Amino acid sequence: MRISKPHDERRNEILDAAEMLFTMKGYSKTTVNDILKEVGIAKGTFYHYFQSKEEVMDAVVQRFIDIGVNMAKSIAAKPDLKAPEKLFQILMAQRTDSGRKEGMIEELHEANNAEMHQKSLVETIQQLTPILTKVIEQGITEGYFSTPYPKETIEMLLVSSQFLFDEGIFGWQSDELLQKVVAFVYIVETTLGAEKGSFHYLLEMMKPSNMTEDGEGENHSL
Amino acid sequence: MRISKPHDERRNEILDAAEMLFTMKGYSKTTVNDILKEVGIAKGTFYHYFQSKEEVMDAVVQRFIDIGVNMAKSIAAKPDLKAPEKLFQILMAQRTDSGRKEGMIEELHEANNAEMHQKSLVETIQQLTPILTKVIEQGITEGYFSTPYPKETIEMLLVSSQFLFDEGIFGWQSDELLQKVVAFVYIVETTLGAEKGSFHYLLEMMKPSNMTEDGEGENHSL
DNA sequence: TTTTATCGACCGACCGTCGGTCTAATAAAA
DNA sequence: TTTTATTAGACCGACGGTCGGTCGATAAAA
Repeated sequence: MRISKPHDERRNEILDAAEMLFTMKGYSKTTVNDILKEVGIAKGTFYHYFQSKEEVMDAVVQRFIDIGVNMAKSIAAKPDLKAPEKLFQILMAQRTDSGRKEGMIEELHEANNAEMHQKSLVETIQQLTPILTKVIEQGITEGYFSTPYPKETIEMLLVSSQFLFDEGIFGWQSDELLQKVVAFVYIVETTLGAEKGSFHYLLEMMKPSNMTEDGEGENHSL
Repeated sequence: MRISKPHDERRNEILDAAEMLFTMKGYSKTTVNDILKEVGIAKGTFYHYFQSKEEVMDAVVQRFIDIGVNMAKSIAAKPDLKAPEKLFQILMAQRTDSGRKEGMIEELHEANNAEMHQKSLVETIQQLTPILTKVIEQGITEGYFSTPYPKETIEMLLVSSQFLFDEGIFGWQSDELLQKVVAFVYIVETTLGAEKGSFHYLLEMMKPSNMTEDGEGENHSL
């Protein structure tokens, strides 16, 4: 039986299915037929909405990132917030939007996702960097931070965190990972010229679910 | 006519052709038939030497990296060298081994290389990090450097440099790139706790060929 | 009201190309 | 000669993508 739906609804169905499959099986191991079967449509329908499999990946990544970017924009625009607090809220916002993702990764190691991961990283850098740079510059004016290269520092921190802490790329052990997070916090403070301990909240934030036994955190000393 | 060659020679021919094609067209856009045509062999021959296309990529990456790693090892083992000088020589060694690569990229933008790039990055990190960590620790003992997290700092610097300075991932402009290199040098000095200006040689080293008009460099003040 | 024209969502058989397999033929080693 | 390592290319199933066409809804024309 033929089922007809509004354009955007169908399009989002395809995007939903693709996102799930790409995340679970990896982009290259997901076939177009997999997506068709999941949505319950035919080949022609798929190519009525997208010109290629890769275009679907672009759309998935874009949709995924837009959420965090929009939250970042609105937080950065708040007039009465100090820079460190803005930074904290923006980083937290990025973390939460991947909540839906976590449920997927739990099962399988996400291998063979280099293509999607790179695309996601590049898009994140390009969209988030200008926003965060403004915040850092505000923080410098306010006296919280100190660096001659706010933009480049942010870029480097984003690249490092996204890559070093991605599950599945390197096979870090739990204790290694904890050490890396501690070191990362130190490096953030050093490169931004911030006060020692001012980014302690990152420790709590970046801990994966399997290492949150002692949760003494809570207060992030802005 | 049938041509028979020693095992290693044939194998290296395949690797050479694959490396060139992967670098020029990207891994996924290079077909096995492309490689066959380039080397002048048949399918069966190819699969006699390698079990899969991906195994060829692994071998290409491995061979590519081994050169730099071996040089790094021998440099790091020199007993009478100060840490900063070791670091300088090791980094230079990494740079030169990609000399053969430069001639290739000139023509086309290397897109679609996410898979190979990630594999190369991961391998580089895992093999170079322990060597460089030792060097940094030596430098700390000698009083040149100062950081509580030498290993993690090195990892972060490697990830950042390989990603941010790779041509084709981000489409940086010449002036942007120069600014990034300057910023990177500053960040290296800051995170390693080294004296300002002690990594000035990186500036000369990382300049792509198209921005080397004023070459006053030469002396790297170790 | 009935008819007809138009639109776009939808379908699935079909195509060329891909990575990979298989068996036979040949060259070199024993 | 017999054996083993190497080469060859026809062949296969699966893949991403194309194509000609079907169906249902809407609305203007009869």
